[in-house]
Amino acid sequence: MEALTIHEAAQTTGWTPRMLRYIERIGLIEPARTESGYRQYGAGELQRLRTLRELLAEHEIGLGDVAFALRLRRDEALSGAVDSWLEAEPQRPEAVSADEWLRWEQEKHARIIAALTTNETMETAA
Amino acid sequence: MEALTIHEAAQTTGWTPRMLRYIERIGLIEPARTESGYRQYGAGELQRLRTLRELLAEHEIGLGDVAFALRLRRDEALSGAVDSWLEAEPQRPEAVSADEWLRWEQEKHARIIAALTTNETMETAA
DNA sequence: GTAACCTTGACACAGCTTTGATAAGGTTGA
DNA sequence: TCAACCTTATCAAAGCTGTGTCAAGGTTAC
Repeated sequence: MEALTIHEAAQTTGWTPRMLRYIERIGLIEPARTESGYRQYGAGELQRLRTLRELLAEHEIGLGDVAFALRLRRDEALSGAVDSWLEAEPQRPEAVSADEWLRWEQEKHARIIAALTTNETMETAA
Repeated sequence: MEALTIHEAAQTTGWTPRMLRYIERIGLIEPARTESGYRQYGAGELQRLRTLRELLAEHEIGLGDVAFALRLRRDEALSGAVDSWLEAEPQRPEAVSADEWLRWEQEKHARIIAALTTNETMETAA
């Protein structure tokens, strides 16, 4: 059974061997090893390495972000805690109609503009 | 009215005014403003600032991580892309049937040559 | 009317992340 | 055997994060 070595995998995916080791270290792609410890990249891993590049480029995110998303997915307590913190967005009329949301956004903008253009335009906006 | 200024909010939550502005800048907590632009921290925001501290401490994550989780939650395309990347289990050589693997082996050399001579990414006939 | 706040913006700095380079040593295959 | 790989570990540099501090100017409250 053969697979690509780290150098070959790097060449076919556009990463460097250094980065392949880094990607493994942060838990994103962990190739199998030979008995003597050589990394073996199979077809699936090569595909994932390529799509990983696209993912980063298309959404302007970093490897660390993907690693955090992985951690979120694996650590149920963490994702629950983060989710419940994010859930509690204050002051915002959540779960309301779209036009109410829009009105809220407009008022927020008005507040900011009022702040920027030196007052007396709006009164409390409530 | 029971809205605190940034200094007061900092004191009751354990953050510094500087950090409150930073937390706002990365989109985590955006307090209302007075007409003249002063930040107003209400009871809900104070609570969120306190629980934010706990969240970071208990799970050893950073503000940037929470900001990314927020971005994931707001950007449906991003979270879909990240999720589907994470979803794809790496199909190792072991998981590929024998004749598929043989075909893979036969094409291996051509793949490497192609990757070296053109910068195009090859599509794998998955 | 002035002290004590607030605003944004900028400079700065430690520490972490990302990436490369290099070293010392093991494995492979012609 | 020997070239050309591979491994881990370490040093290094560029860039980003988190945080302090200060400046220039507007607002509030006594």
